[in-house]
Amino acid sequence: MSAASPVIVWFREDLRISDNPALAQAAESGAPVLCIYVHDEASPGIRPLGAASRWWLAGSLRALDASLRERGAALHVLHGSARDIVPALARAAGAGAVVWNRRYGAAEIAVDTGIKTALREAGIAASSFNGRLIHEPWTLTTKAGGPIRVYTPYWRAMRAKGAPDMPLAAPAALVGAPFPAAGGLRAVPVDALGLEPTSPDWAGGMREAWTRGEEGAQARLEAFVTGGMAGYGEARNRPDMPATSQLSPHLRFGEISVRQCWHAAEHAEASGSVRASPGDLETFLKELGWREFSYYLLHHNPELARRDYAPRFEAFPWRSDAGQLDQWQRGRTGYPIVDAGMRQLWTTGWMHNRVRMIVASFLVKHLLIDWRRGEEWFWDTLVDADPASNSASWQWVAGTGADASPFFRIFNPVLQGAKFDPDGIYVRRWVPELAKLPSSVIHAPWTAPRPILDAAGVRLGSSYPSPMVPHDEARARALAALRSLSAKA
DNA sequence: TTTTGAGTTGTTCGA
DNA sequence: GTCGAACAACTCAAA
Repeated sequence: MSAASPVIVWFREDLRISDNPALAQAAESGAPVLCIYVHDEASPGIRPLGAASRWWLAGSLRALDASLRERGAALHVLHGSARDIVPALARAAGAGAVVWNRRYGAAEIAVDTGIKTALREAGIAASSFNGRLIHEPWTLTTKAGGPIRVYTPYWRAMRAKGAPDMPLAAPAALVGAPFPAAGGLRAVPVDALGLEPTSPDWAGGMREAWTRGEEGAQARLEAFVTGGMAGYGEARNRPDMPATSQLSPHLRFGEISVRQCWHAAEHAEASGSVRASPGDLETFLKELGWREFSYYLLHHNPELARRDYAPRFEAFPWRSDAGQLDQWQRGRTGYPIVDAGMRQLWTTGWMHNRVRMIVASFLVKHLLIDWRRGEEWFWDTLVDADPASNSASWQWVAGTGADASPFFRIFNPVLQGAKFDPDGIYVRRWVPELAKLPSSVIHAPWTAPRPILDAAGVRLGSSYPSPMVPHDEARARALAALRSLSAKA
């Protein structure tokens, strides 16, 4: 390519400038770069983003544009079908090449493959890179050559391949190519995409909780490896403590790479500058491993968000109950730890991992509502809603997934609350109508004597719901449903 | 091919 | 109050 012909860098789920292989390659070439993002709601099979994710995306795009501008380029945002836009833009700009980092869903791969073919037919180079994973799904198999279906062997295979590649530095300077006037294509301001809510503006709690963009992501990682990682192995289960990394939305939008997280954590532990133990480090790395495994499963099971990974569950007697689903979504189940989690989700776009398991188990096992309804709700409300992790984790809890939670693991919301939120701090924060209850009853208000409830201003059934289903009955019903499945099979 | 041990995250019951 | 076993049966990975 001549020095004058620009390289198009197509950003997708890699909204960062450091450790971005596609951007690094473009910058090294010395050519002017035309950085683009295509908000694609038109390509077949691409799942539309949920509302919370749309909110996050807006901030992430603005932040990326700002950091590209600091280096002499800019982010040009387009709206429409990527299949139409990317080749047309490449021609209009006289681009010598288009580069991007790979995606792993079947529909996304189909779009990218079609574009790659169209570009090459037009005589334009197209290259893709791994910017999202430590190991791409096709690089790990069992010894027999098939896909791995259990996490522990996956983790061992992953470790056996060695450490992830070292992260790439951000390009120090870029030469921005002008957006082509010809070709009839139009770049739009981020605001024009209508990604953020206006009336009503329900994003206040999310703005308070998060800093979108690469700088926010780096700050979060730094805070985690220098502080939060000490004790992570135990404390990560405590929703009443700020013990998790909270990197998930940053990872989801690629504001930070998994390689950066991995190496920063290893370096911090090895340097001895933080009190994290090798066990704390290993637990964190294994969480990154679960993310990798989810992408692996998605790649090998494109229908992961829709179909039971274990086909025998297709006969499962799910209940359809819009009213109960609504109670769960609104955090009105009558089980404080469940309601706290659902309200944290609604307000901040995020829920502590331990609590996600509890609320998911409740929906699927206590209410016998199809895990897909829960997956859809999380998809819409989580800022970290990830096409791989969300589906894989719901299936895991439901017992329909790979290496799944065993059928008899039915979380008791009272015991889980008492164990992981022993002082009721988490419940008090998110379910304020129970704030004055003593810790001894805060996870089971219906067991409190009347005077205690009165003193705390709690009236069950009006100020706070009674349990929508008794735990014992729900547990027995779920076990029976699961037994009916194995009897049929 | 067959066999064998293992499989993220729990709860309940009865001794 | 503590502790160990039962809770389905299955499927996977590897020998």
